[in-house]
Amino acid sequence: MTTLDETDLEILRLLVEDARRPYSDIAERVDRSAPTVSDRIDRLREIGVVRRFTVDLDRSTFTEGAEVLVELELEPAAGDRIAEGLAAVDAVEHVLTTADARLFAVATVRPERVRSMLANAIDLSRVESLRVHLLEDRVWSPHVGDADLALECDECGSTVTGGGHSLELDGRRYHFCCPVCRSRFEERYASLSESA
Amino acid sequence: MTTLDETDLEILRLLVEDARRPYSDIAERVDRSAPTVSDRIDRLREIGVVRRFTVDLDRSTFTEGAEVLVELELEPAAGDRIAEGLAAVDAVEHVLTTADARLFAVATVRPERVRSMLANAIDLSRVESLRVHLLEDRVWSPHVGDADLALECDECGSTVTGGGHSLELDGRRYHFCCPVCRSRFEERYASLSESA
DNA sequence: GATGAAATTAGTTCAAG
DNA sequence: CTTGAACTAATTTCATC
Repeated sequence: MTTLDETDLEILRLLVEDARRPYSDIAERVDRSAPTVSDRIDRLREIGVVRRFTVDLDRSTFTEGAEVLVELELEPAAGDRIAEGLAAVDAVEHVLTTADARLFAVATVRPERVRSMLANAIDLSRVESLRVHLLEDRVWSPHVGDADLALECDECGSTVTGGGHSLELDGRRYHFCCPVCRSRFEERYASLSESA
Repeated sequence: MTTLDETDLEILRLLVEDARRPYSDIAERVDRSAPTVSDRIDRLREIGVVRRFTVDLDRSTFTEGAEVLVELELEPAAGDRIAEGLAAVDAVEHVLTTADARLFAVATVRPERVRSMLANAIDLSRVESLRVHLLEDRVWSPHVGDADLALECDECGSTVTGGGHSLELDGRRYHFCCPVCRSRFEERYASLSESA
């Protein structure tokens, strides 16, 4: 896991919101120059944090058919091939596979065509159960975790307010809601390191 | 539903793939000038086909926690409020609600924090069942339907190759794999209209 | 790493078909 | 609905800190 500084996170947040925002605008908001923003974005692409610049489309405005969520229970061994088969289908936008051998696919398709779409894309004999949910609403709200705002205490889990109590151990920063939690965590960490 | 021409669809495809591609580059590929591409993209934004320009992030490179799919079965009346509550949570990226009163949310969170995250975001008393799936893989493959390439016959469902056999009835165009399917469809349509 | 100034490249406006 | 030419704006390079 890469550790990004607050400037990188803010750049990501601004790009998620509007990837066409001029670098000069981003630069102003993060209090750096435009070339710096350009360099950092290049770096974020190189290390794979930014997969690509893209557009979020509302398919319902130009595609026939309804959005459906297809839920498959698979033979444990079949997962990867089936996921690939589905991802290649034009109507399928998302494919999720779970550790418990299920697969969820979001597709835009006429409901009466779901079966034939599946039959063409994958080997249905390796599917143990199939459910199709009609989607009513779909929200994509990409957030970038804000290290200073929506943080949970690493000791007790409650929300950390203010910027107060943190601790760096072995190159990773931990955050706490109060000094009590911080010292408890510190003690546990010390005895853990000792026994290792 | 808006009808987009083949040029619009190709522009969308190119933008989905790389939204930073210069307009001159897009212009060349769709055989139009850069100002035309600019105008069309503006129009696509205005009519809501393009929701926004954004970046696709690989959160696993910089976020702690695993990706999970939370599946809730809701009291039928509770859907919207609960979806809103979840979408507002920083760790939650997607929220899907289904016609059968289920809700699916994709989140990046430490698995032992899922319960507390849900308890903070929503009223759990309105949730009838809760399942958490650990996600193994997640693929986003945004396609833009190609009207000429990946079309299914409106009579028999098989793939339509070539541009041959189509029919316009009451303002909507239907596509067929062969003239036989076209005339069968035409007959059924005629008798259907008659009885209505 | 970061910067300002210069050079390059991209995007938009506009008059016209 | 489209275009080429002119104009405006954004991005990258580079010398320097």
